[in-house]
Amino acid sequence: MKEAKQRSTCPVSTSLDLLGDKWTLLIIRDLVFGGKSTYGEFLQSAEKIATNILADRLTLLETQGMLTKVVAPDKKSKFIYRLTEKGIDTVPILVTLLLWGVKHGPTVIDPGLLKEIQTEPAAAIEKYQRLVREKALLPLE
Amino acid sequence: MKEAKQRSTCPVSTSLDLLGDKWTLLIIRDLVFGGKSTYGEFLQSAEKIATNILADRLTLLETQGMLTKVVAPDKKSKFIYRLTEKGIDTVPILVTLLLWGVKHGPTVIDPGLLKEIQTEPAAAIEKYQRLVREKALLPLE
DNA sequence: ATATTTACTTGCAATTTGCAAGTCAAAGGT
DNA sequence: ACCTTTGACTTGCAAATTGCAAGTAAATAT
Repeated sequence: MKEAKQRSTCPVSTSLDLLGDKWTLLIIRDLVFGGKSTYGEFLQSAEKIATNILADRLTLLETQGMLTKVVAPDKKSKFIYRLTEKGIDTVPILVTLLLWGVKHGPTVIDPGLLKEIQTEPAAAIEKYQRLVREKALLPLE
Repeated sequence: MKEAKQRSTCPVSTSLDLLGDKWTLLIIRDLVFGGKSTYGEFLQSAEKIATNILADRLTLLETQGMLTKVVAPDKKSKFIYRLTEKGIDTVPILVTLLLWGVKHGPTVIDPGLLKEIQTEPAAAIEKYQRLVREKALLPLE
């Protein structure tokens, strides 16, 4: 599993030490914008993450305090993953990546969401952070 | 070299297709905040990128239109790398990564720069984008 | 002429990724 | 009770990527 070493004291570098790969931020995207919260749901995303990579990243994110794992109230064999405040703090990163992707790549995105994020990025960030925070407090799905 | 495929049409995903690794954004950081612009200067950064990885990422960034390569006016054996507008558009990503790193990791950063970025992120982003843009128009160093 | 600088390449070993298949406990169906 | 399905992982291995260390080659410098 690994992935612990800090390459330097630069804050950009330390962020990339944890978030700088092709999958980690996609899992967080699914949690924030995809309404997903279980292993099986993450597997279904369009990018088709491999099962071993997903398991690796989930335990990594958990050990790094980005998310918590809890058994589903309706099913003891199911787990629900929720972002911690540390994880919720990555929403601005997701949003800036989204805006750059929209501008420079061939992408498809819900027009309503795009307009919301483009016109008032700061407000949109706060809104989705609030939504995911509230969801974490619900009586569990 | 590789690195071309688009995994999905999600803008977050397409951004990560190009920027989602441990080194690419560090090179851009050096260009924006480090005042660096040559192969040798990138090699000197604290994270100690390997020479083959650096060469790979530079050609990748060049083919993707993120930066341009031009011979130095004073030395024909030296090249100067400059960000394109597409590359300059990644500054908001760098800044959000920086702010997350400052908040959640043990990092060291110039207090003046930090205060500037923390109090008025949008203004700071515009300022550094302008600075790197102006530098690209200078009579070359 | 010789040495040094600058920008890479090349040759592996080690690590990481990506499939495909297998395991295992808990639910659900009959 | 027994069999099937669901959900969450593990395991085995080939392929791709990364990380050293060393080597190449064209310009400059001495």
